[in-house]
Amino acid sequence: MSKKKQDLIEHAEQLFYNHGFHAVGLKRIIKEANVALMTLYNHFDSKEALILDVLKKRGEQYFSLLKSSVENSKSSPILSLAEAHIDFIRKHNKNGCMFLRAKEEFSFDEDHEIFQYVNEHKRSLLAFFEEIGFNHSEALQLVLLFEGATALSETLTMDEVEMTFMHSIKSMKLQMRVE
Amino acid sequence: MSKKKQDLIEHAEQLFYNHGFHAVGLKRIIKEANVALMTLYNHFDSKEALILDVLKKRGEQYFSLLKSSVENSKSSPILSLAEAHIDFIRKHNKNGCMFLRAKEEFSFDEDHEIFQYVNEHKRSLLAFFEEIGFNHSEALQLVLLFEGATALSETLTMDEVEMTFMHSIKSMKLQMRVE
DNA sequence: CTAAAAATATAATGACCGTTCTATACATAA
DNA sequence: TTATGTATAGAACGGTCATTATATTTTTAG
Repeated sequence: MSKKKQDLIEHAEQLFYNHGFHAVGLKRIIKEANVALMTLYNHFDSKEALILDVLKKRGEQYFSLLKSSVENSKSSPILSLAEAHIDFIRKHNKNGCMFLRAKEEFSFDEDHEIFQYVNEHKRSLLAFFEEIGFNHSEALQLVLLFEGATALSETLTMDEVEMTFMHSIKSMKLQMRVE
Repeated sequence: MSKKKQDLIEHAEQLFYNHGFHAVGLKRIIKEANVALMTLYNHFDSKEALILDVLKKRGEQYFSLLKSSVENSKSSPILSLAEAHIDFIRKHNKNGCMFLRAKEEFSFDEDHEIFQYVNEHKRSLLAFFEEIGFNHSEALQLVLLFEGATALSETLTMDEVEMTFMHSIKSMKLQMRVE
């Protein structure tokens, strides 16, 4: 991937996440990324295509974080997953779930690529929890706690979030053991 | 309150919630509310003042729903609260927490009235749980579950959300009994 | 060195944005 | 009826938006 293209995606991700998709103009993105406008249009068909690429890159990063955390897990996988999720929130500054926010801002059209990608991303998270051994009910509970922690981080300190999240995770009654 | 003003607030609430604050223009709001543009500016100083009034009205409705649910509670207050929250989500179409969304779209300025109101609203929810008898840790857990349910409703069916949410609520170990 | 590819700056396009101005119509109450 | 406040339509304002066009420069590869 071109360095310019990567710069665009990374700066766009920060701007979109911090201010919203409709609120950030292309001019601001190319300015912060030090790239000409025509270079952006050379790499992306449209603003929405850029948004989609930003989300896909972020989605891949999130899942690779979860996967590596469970692979390198020394103690229980569920605690490693929870810590990985908290780490992800800590790294990105308390502005909620970017995927849900994208879905919300583009919910006028349910056939929209962005709308569909977010649904797919969320379905993948649920499926991932089931793949590594949790039953359906447990996976749903986990997703609820993960989403809750992300939302909570928008109004509370990360220490409060981590404490509450971990406490909730530990108090889950798990029917099956992983591995 | 003037009927026109009320129409504006109600239609603005729906449009903002369904499409986002930056995505919805004043023209669209006055069209759906059947109101002239100058009438809007007669009742609200600016678009952001309208947004603030929309949030305040919604916030009051939410809290009055929670309060009446716990007052008229026949069984346990926590289950009544949970059901009231689910009812609120059901009534508003699966687009997440409007307060968090407002904070996200106006997070460029932490001194912004909208930003501050949302913080206040969320602090009030936590305080409310403590006022009716839950300790701090329990109140935090409740908020996490409430936020989780709201977020979950954006990608799952309400039946799945209700089942998972209620299951999580019931499995909470409560240190103290209310009343 | 040269040819192809990528990135640049600038400007035009047409549409929409929030806000303000002007001037007219309608309502209610004294 | 007259006066006052409210609602109306329509246009203008300056600005930003995403996108496209044109033309020039820089970088890369053979």
